[in-house]
Amino acid sequence: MERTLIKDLRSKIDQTVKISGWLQTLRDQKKIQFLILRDTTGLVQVAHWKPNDESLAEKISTLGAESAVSVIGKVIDNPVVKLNQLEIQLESLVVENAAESPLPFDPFAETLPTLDYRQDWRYMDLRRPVNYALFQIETTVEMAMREYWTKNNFIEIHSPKLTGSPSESGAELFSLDYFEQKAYLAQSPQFYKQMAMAAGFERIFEIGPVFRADPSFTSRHMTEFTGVDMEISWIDSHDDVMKVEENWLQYIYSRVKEVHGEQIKEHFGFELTVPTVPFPRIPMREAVEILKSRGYTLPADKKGDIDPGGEREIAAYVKEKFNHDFVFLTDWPVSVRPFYHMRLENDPTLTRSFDLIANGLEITTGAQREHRPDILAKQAIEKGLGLGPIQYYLDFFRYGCPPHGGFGLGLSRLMMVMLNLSNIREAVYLFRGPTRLTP
RNA sequence: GGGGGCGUGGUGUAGCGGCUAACAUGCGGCCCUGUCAAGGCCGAGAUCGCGGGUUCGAACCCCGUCGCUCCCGCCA
Repeated sequence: MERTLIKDLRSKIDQTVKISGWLQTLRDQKKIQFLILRDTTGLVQVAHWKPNDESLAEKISTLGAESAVSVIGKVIDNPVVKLNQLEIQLESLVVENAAESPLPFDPFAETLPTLDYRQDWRYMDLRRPVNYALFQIETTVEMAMREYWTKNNFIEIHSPKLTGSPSESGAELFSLDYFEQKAYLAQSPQFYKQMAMAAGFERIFEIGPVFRADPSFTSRHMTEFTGVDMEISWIDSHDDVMKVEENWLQYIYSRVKEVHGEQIKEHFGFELTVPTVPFPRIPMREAVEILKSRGYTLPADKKGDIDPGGEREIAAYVKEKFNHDFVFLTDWPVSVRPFYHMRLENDPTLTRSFDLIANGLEITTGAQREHRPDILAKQAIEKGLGLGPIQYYLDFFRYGCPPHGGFGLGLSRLMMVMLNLSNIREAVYLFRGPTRLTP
């Protein structure tokens, strides 16, 4: 018999159906058993009058919570039942996979175990409907990203994650044995997406894994995460990149609200706001002044940079002044940006760069890139880099590379911000950190 | 790498110098013709992360250690 989803039962009153799912609760009384079954679409009560089939009743009595079962029975409209006034009268039951008892933890208990323990048993944790909803939403987010890009003539690339030389600083790279030599896991597709500009692809994106060997112990860092990268050609400044990003994000938010607005209210408890464009833009110099005027003291060694507390303070300012959740911080000092960021013409101490802060969290870094090879090489040397290992990269700009720029965004950080989660471990399928390699 | 916090039955917590360690939930058993966050009764389950010290006495105070967590640094 074909399986019926629980959400579709209302249309099958008085018919015999098969449903498959997990036994969420068993209320075993003297004469009657009530089984609450869950599939990804909802919950339903199954009733079994024990004298009808004593051996079946016995089998059900031994079932542990969260067992995977299939049930055949008649759908009854029953106003007495609180759960959707619907009930299935049990005819037969197949135990597809019995759950051992006790469970490592009950995903439906009022209080949940600590995040670390839930990660040990992540597949149980993921059975919580809020998590199913989260990954449905993430699927829509990625679909909306691609919809926007393909409508706007972007090409999708997949750059290698095994690389032969450190691309930027080198300190944050994982290294591994690669036959007779050393290889590294890519810490960003930066150079390869710029190569696509030299290849004449004009507009590209990539969604793929990124590795960072930073021993970071925070609620927003991972050693492996999904990077969302984009790069476009023939731009005049970093403002062109910001324009694309804000329109793209607005599109993503509006699609998510369209498809999941109700779900977000139900599971996350708030109404999703689609951001207006343009997003506020604040040059870093001005941002530092704003912080000063609000009495926020930056650490002394910051020289034009802003610490996470400062970013949250700026976000609060933007929320008050513009009622906006997003803000571009622009024109960062050369000292805190990589060598390939293009500098401002009228002030060579600043770069054509930006960060996007969303609800106080940094989710993006972007810039116009320096595409003139002589200046690029000079800037690399200034930053203390040896030209040897990056010669292949410098070569990209020798034979007609258009002016270009782009940004990188952390997918899980976006999910964190969008769904108001306090820890990135809640926003990712499986977390990888300095002390977490399993499951 | 630096700093703060926490570590008590399976899970979540209370206890913070005199405990035979409490509560909730879960688990096992019995009872209950219809429950629905089911209910009632009974029961099992913790040498209070580990090591050392102070004390007549330590889950509780001190030191060390390990683990987790958050913040800073770094970033997405």
